[in-house]
Amino acid sequence: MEEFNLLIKNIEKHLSLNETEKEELRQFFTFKKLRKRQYFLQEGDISHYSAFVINGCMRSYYVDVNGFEHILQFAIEDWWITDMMSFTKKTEAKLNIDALEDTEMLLITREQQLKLFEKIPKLEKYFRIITENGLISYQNRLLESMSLHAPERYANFIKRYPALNKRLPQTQIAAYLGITPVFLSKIRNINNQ
Amino acid sequence: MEEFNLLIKNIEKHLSLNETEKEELRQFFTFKKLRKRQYFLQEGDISHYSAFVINGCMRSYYVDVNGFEHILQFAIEDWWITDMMSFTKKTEAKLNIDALEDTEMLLITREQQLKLFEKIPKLEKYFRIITENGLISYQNRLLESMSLHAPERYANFIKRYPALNKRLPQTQIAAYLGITPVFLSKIRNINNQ
DNA sequence: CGAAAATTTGACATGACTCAACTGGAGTGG
DNA sequence: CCACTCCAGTTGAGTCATGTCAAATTTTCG
Repeated sequence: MEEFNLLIKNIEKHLSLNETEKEELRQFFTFKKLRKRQYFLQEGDISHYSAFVINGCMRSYYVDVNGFEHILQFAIEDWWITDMMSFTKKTEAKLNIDALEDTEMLLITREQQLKLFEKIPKLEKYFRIITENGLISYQNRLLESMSLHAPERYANFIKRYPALNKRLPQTQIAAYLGITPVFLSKIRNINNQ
Repeated sequence: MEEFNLLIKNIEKHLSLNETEKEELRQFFTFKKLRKRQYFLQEGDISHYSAFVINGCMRSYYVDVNGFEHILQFAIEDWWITDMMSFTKKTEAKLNIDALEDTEMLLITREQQLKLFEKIPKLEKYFRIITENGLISYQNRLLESMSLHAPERYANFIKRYPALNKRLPQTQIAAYLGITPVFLSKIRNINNQ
């Protein structure tokens, strides 16, 4: 399975696995495809799965009382995505997750994940590390949202994720940056003059 | 040691420890006191320690190019605090951490933490869980900062942390909410009419 | 008690939003 | 292949949330 190798490579950025472990690991995951626009998780449901994206693009977002969408995360190939709150605590999700492109991914349930930690303890390390990294990146975003104006946040976004910038419609980028699409359009045009 | 019991109790919210493990655990920590206003970490240094607060109050914050402080976290008794980025990756800290009150805490270095995970593997679970919870709370703050106006964010803060609201000067709360102290003062006075 | 810091208050400035009209592709059906 | 619709993006005018600055007042603390 090609798909599976991407996950292995991702794990091996942080620790090494022998062939037996790789084989065991595989049993814990299932494969799934989503069409563009298809939901992976809807607000109010329980997020049973955490997803590792093989190709395509997903997003997690919150819909506020006025119906506006605020994007927490994009996930392209080689990224994890879930509603962490709902996944770890089995509470009703406040987030929606859907596909912005046709997407293939590997899924694991929380129960399987916890079993996996018992069977191959070093994978607890792997998930601890990616959780640490996730925490760090939310900290950075929070700091940026407090200390920078929208044009600077947009500039940082382009620099940090040039691929996403080309791949995503502006509306989605605006919802990630915490501004309106109209305002993002103005920022871009001022930049171009 | 009284101090140590608070940490044990915190850990036992998530898993159970036998007496031997408690005794071993103790060896990994050191005790430290800070006076009010004293730095625990300064921007540019490496955050060698993660701190568990026994009593008192600390804050981690970023100073932007214009010299304004933006608070990422308060930590009162029973909370952990560090610059996660610097602590895990040994990079120069972008954050400052200091004491808002006289504070007592237990410290652990990253090296000791990793050794601890090997010696008592279930503590890796403990730190994974508190990291998961930290990630969730930063996600929530980011969403609130994108979807709510300052008066609503302040109302949520009071509801969520009534103790902090009484204990902290307004300037600090403003720097946490991402607004100016002047504007927070106006919010409070409109609320009181 | 006195100096320094925190908070309040008001006038004004500005970054970002709203709304509405317009433009220009990207599907879709005939 | 054209006509039509439908989004995404653009542009401009007006508005609103929050910031800036400065002066007055209160609180803190040596």
